[in-house]
Amino acid sequence: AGIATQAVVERRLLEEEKKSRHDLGREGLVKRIWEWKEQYEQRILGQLRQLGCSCDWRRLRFTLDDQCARAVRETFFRLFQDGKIYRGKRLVNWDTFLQTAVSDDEVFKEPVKGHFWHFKYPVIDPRPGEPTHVTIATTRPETMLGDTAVAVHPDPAAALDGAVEALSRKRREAPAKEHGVIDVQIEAISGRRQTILPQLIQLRDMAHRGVKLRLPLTDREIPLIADEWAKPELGSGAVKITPAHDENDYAVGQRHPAIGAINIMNPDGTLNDGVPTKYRGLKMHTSARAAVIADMEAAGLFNPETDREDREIELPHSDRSKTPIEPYLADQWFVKMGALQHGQPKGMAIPKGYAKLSESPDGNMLVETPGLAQSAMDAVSDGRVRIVPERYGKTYLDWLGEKRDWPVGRQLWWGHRIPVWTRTFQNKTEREIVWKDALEVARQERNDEGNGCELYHEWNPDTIAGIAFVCINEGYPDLEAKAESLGFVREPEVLDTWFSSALWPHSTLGWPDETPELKAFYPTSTLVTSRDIITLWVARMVLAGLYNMGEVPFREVYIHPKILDGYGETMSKSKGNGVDPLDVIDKFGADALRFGLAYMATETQDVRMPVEFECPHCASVIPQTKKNRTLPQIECEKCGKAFGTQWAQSHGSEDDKRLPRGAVVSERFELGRRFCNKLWNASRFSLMNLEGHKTATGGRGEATKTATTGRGFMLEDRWILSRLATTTGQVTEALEAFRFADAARLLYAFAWNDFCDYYVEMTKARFAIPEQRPAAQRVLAQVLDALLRLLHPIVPFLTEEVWQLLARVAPNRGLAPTAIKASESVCIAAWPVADAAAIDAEIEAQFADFQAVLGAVRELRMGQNIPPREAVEFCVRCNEATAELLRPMQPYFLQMAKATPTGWGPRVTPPEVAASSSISGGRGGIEIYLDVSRFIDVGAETARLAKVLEQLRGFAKSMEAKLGNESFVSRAPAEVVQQQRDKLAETHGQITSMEAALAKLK
RNA sequence: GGGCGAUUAGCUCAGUUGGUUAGAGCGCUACCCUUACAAGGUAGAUGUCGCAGGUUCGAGUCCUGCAUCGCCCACCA
Repeated sequence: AGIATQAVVERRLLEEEKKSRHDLGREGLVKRIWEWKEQYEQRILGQLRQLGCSCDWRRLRFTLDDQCARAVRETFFRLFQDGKIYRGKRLVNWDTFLQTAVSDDEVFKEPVKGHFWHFKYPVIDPRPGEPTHVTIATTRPETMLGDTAVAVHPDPAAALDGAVEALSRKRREAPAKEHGVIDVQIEAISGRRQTILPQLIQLRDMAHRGVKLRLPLTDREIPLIADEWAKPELGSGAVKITPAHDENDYAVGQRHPAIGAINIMNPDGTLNDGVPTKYRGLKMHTSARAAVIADMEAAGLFNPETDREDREIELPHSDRSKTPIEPYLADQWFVKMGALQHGQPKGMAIPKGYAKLSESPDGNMLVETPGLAQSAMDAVSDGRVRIVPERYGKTYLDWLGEKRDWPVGRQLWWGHRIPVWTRTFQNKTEREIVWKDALEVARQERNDEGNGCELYHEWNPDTIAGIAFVCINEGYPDLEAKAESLGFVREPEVLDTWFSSALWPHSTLGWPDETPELKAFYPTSTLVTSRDIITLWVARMVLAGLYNMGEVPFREVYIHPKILDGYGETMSKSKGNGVDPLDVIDKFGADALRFGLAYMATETQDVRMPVEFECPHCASVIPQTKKNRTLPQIECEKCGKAFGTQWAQSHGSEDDKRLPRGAVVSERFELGRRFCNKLWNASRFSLMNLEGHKTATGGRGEATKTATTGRGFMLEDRWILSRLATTTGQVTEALEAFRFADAARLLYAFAWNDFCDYYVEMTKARFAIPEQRPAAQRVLAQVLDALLRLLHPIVPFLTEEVWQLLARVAPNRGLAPTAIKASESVCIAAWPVADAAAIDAEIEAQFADFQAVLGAVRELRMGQNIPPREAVEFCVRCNEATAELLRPMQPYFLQMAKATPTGWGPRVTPPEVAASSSISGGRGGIEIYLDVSRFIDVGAETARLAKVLEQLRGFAKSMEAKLGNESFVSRAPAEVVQQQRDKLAETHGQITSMEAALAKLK
């Protein structure tokens, strides 16, 4: 509902119907915007649904619907009553053609040929030896009529030195060919120490003395002031200050409030009553400029021969009307962010949160209300609202700490119209009439609660000209009618979008009514948002929530990373580098998109995502570059046909828009797609093999005792259950801490590397053995069940589908002794709880030994180039305990490495012709000997062993060096030293056996 | 101008309180269509952890400076 919305609709209106908003009128335009909004709302909601966002769609709200509008008006009214809303002045970008303020976003700068004009301003009563004139330079001569000061630098010598230093620095970094140009600049500035510095120092001293100048063409005297904005290295070193018509001058005015500001422009760009009569009505940069120049020349203060330079000027233009922008001091509504002081009558209780500042002898008090900004700062400082990652708390606090008042009015038609009616008066008599009428409006209020109407007026103490305000709350149409009948006019402006957005957490729940929803859901738990609106939205929600509800709107704020394009730049429509999620969903699926995003959502970093265009004709992909992303059409390198781009949809011609559009895709989502595919296949396998699944009858001990009979739980069962329990705990922890990437990575590793690569693989052998089948089925169903639940928040569609299928073959889940009927849908299934009893470090270590032996066998096979289909034999030398554990794993070696173990234990005899490997683990090392008598490639094995030995020796050497270092041994913690010693001993053992194997080969 | 972040394999990124010779995915190489999955499996190659100092027995990790890139803010939504 922002400024962009109106701008888009206006642009389309102009393009398609050649109409401006004035042709339609306020109501007509707002109606059009509503239509546009309905259309895009459907599109956005469609995107959310396709993404699988699990929202309570019955509670859909829009910040401009009636319920939110009521909350907005109530809030504005309360703030107005509290004196927290006031009218002030603010410098805006004024479009004199459209007669509206435009945002900075809608301003573009264009170089225009212009001039630098040097004017002389006479000094009033200079002392002997002091200059009689000050020369100023300007590109906008007509603004001199609004000058309120002339500034010189407070320390011109230092400023000159600084400028020289900055240039020297630039010279050092610049390529040699630019040195000449920079040298000239340095020389020019250095030269100024002799030429104008003495005079600048003189002027500075005059400024400190309070010397005034006569502003030519007017009867005004303006002060000479010292301010750092005046750059001694530029122009004459003195600069005219026009606070009402220049941004930088406005800032100077803020630093020197005494100089004031004079607005010399009417909204249509003509000069107003603030200038001498003869200039009134002239156009700022045309007729007024010519008149000022002519008169300055006539006054002898400007010589067109010598005082005019040609110069290229970066002139700001309005993006909408393409006419030059005038900085303009406009009336503006503000919300007070700082503390406010009130008088408080004697005897009245001081409201909570107010501070008593003083008390007069008669007992009346001066109290201070806490400022809105401070209240929101406190909520974060004391932890009522926690921002994650923590560092963003600084952004929030720094911004609020400035306590800058919030300008809430916008020169738009689309939004919540400010509920204030005004009427101006010119003198004391009129003021009395107007105020009497205002009171008349207030009297219309039928109840006495005073929550329907609030009055206020302000005037210039000299002229008694001013304005009266009547603020009317929602639900008092009779007051509105009365106000209008008495000549009060409603403010045309609407409120800043963020004003209504700030109320979101409570306005959507029915506030100001005390609805059951409000009671149930406020404060909410977590806000998830982007860091660029921490100040604009998050801070405002907190302060609005505290103000209206007396309670923070949410407990936690999670700031997510941003997806950037391949160049690390923010995506935007104008850059043409955006990605439509629907493109990604089409090609990769919503689950892959979600998993990919979760996987990328790390805490510290934004995500760089290079994208490609997919040719709609031949499906070949073309990398997106800065060049081709803003072309109206792209020619496919492969098939030669042209296709359209997303950018062309808003910037291209009608022909361009009709071209088939190339989808924007990114291989970053391949990971998610592969993962989902893997999961789907693993699920299919499980479902195929769960026929006859029964929940356990084996009793409580089953899960914690390893069976040797083959009927109960085997090592791998206990291992996968242990891994599942560990993973469940870690994933839960990661999600609770908003570490989504960790959660995704943990689940990826568990599902792929543990579940698919090992557990599922091992069940194949067991399903072939009838007595082993039930236990394997139980564990398989159990692990799949838990995995689906763990993955569901990230991969909702696939998990739900599998869940439904799983319910058919295994309606009841769980291990002994309790089996539970599965929930109807995985999205309402309970979150898995990590079964602490299942976590078994011993089992995991033993299983790691199995994996290491299996890996060694596979590696030896590869080293000898043994064809995968060939069966081989091997034996393992290890201690008896390890042998005991590994022996039952025999079938898996056959299945997973096509290798049959022939012996286990400390006394095995290696085969005559062997390829061997020594691995750590199994408490004392494990040696694997692969019988390669039929395949022996002595050269390959020798080379492999030599390489392994080289690595081991290098490793041993570095450890020996470390242990030989006296200070390491004496200063490092004992366990670290011991760890090194143990490792070294083990490495020496490995070296010995590898050396023996190598010797045997020769 | 102010604030924040990043810099690790060809690419995109992990790397928890400092402690074995730094990891993943993609890409690359070799072999394999093994009955869930070739969108797969097994094995392999690939790094002056941006640069320069410092603290420490020990630094990708902590400190300082520099460089490069990016984001936010600068009375804009």
